Amino acid sequence: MMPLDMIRQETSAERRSAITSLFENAAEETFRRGEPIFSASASQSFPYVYLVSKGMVKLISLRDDKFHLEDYFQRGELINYHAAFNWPAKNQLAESMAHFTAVRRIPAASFREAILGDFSLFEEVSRNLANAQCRIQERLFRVSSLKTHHRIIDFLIRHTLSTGRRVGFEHVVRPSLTHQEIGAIAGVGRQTVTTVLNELRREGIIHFNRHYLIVRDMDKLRLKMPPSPSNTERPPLSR
DNA sequence: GCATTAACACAGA
DNA sequence: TCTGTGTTAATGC
Repeated sequence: MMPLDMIRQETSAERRSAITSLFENAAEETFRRGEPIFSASASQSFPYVYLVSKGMVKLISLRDDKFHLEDYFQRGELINYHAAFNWPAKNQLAESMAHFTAVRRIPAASFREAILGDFSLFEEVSRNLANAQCRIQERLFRVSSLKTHHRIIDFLIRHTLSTGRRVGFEHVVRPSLTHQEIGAIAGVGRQTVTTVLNELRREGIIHFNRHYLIVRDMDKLRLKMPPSPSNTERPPLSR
């Protein structure tokens, strides 16, 4: 799995470069948790491509009268890039997952024009998209191969390492996601998330409230995962 | 036995 | 009052 890690490193190193420059003239729009950012089908006539600059965005779809989390995005990631190539819009809704989420957007046609005229930008966008695809594949693999408790812990480790702030020996994730959202990402029920997090809290491995989550002992948290090369020995990707 | 879901209670903003 | 969390019981696989 080394190539994935290499992609990840290169992408994070390039976050300040071509893609960021492309969006820097667009105004930053901010959203609170739960606020809709765009609807892919509604904006089909004049679509935009979005770049997440702060917080988290989820892409959800309605199937069988239930909302499903299709994917979620963090700083430096592109959303709705399909629109630049006239792909038919799915019935998806993008919504802010964090207390303060910020995005910039540019018309899909301008995005297309820019990447077709700049090879280094094209290369960076391709890497960004390859990264998104790897992330979805890995999430799918985890849903099919890990038990529910392990999926929650696996997500917790990845999410903490990618968005947490290290304070001494601890990691602080702030603002914390709701149990509902962790469940949607890990593919488990809300109550199961509550149960697992409470177990970890009783063991002193984590601490949490509505506003933040602290991983007190990352090593102990890692030991909670089954001893498989696919999830513990490999350093996790950023999410 | 494991996991999900509904239902209800409670706390805090 | 609303949202998020804690808990239990019922249900399905």
